[in-house]
Amino acid sequence: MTIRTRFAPSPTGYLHIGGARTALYCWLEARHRGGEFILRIEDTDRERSTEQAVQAILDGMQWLGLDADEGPYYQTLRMDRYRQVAEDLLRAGKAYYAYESKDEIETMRNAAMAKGEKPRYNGFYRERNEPLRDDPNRVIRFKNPQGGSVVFEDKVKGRIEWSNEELDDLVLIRSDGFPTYNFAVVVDDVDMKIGEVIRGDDHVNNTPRQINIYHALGEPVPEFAHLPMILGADGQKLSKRHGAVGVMQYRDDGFLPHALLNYLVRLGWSHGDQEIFSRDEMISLFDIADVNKSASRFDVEKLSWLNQQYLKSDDPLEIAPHFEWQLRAAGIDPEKGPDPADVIVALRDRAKTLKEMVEKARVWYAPLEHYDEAAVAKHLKTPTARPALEAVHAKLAEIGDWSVENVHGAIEAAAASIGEGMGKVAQPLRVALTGTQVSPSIDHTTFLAGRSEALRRIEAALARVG
RNA sequence: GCUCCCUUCGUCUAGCGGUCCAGGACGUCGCCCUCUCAAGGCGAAAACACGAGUUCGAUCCUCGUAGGGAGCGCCA
Repeated sequence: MTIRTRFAPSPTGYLHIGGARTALYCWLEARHRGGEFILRIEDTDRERSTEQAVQAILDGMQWLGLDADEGPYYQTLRMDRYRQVAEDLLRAGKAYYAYESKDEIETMRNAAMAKGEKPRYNGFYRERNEPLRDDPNRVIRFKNPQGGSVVFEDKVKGRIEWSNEELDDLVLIRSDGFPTYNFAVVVDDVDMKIGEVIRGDDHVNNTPRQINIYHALGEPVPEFAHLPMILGADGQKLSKRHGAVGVMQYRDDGFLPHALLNYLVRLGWSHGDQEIFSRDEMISLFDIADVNKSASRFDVEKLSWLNQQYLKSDDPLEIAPHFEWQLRAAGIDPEKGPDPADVIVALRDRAKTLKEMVEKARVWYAPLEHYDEAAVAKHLKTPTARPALEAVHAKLAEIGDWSVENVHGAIEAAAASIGEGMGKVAQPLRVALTGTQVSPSIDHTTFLAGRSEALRRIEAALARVG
């Protein structure tokens, strides 16, 4: 039987970093083992679930390329099924109706707490066999085993043992007829034949009670793998205050989806000393059993480094669409300047994100209006500036085929013609073309400006030469 | 309060009893390269939370302590 994993987010917000990694691991595990990956939306909380959040999650998954083989399934569409299973349990004597109000439960808990005990439901209606009655407080509770313990072998945490003494009779169906989370997951995972449950480790505590439900249902218990948390750079729980937490925010900030994936896969998992993983390598090398047990912090610096690695190694033609998208987002028309692929080649050693790249690319997409004073003073108000610029102007004008190589040759020739080194020509030229002292190599900088614009800017600079 | 989980350089991690006076990567610092800035190359500083055991020998096994986290809902 092929293994089936699932990612089951509740649509109460966008797909955040932690969720994205969980989804990635579920997806990788399925792909690695030749199984299936299922997407399920856990939307039983009608208060907090929204349509937009569902869409945000779907968008995030798509951007990351985590394609599901089935789904999305929606829990709200399966209400009848949950009720049916709960009734089966009732008939089998494995569940019962209880009628306490929320207030009563609350006082029960507080009382236990006061005695230094764990706050739990006392099982008042468990063995009463009272005739069924209508009551707004009526819920269905699970008859949790009273002795012994639940033991399971977590694929990342190892063996975990839980005494049934710690567990109370949890609510299966709420008074409003909706299933509770712990019940719905089990029913879903059983129905969807999930063989391996991979989720955040905030769920370890729920696992023993879920296992008891599997037993009551007479269904095989799946394997479990609980992933450690991802914390913010400050070691605190990830929150909105940490800035970009929605996965799509990383796209907006100029990261490549594959860079994020690569960063995420290494956060809590590793394969020797390897840092860079292609999609296929991830799939073939990933093993859920190699996942770490402890929480890790999210480090944008390393993400940025990885992003640049991909910016440098990917085919510029593949990056181009992402870059153009970013240009437009910044209000720049890609048509009004050099070929994006050429710009990428010139800038990828100098930018960690596409967003940075766009900022640095601005000079070639808009007329040059501003000159940096210090740059002008240092490189234009010099005795060699005029001869240097005049020489370059002449050589550039003579070029037949406007290419980076020919531009490079022209600049070298210009330097030679006035008996100076590259520096004496490159810097004034750089200021003339960009208004600043910093830009990519001078041949690329010139090439990207285009011949007519380059000549025009040199002429403008000549007017400022001291 | 109770239960469960976690603990190697600042960060991500390798390590599965001797190969470790602990390896790699990001970041930091220095040098080289150089038309600027980068990128790249080379190098440096930087960690086994603490305390008991077990063992001929512990980063690795056991138990405590400390610190951190999660859960204890008719939320997921």
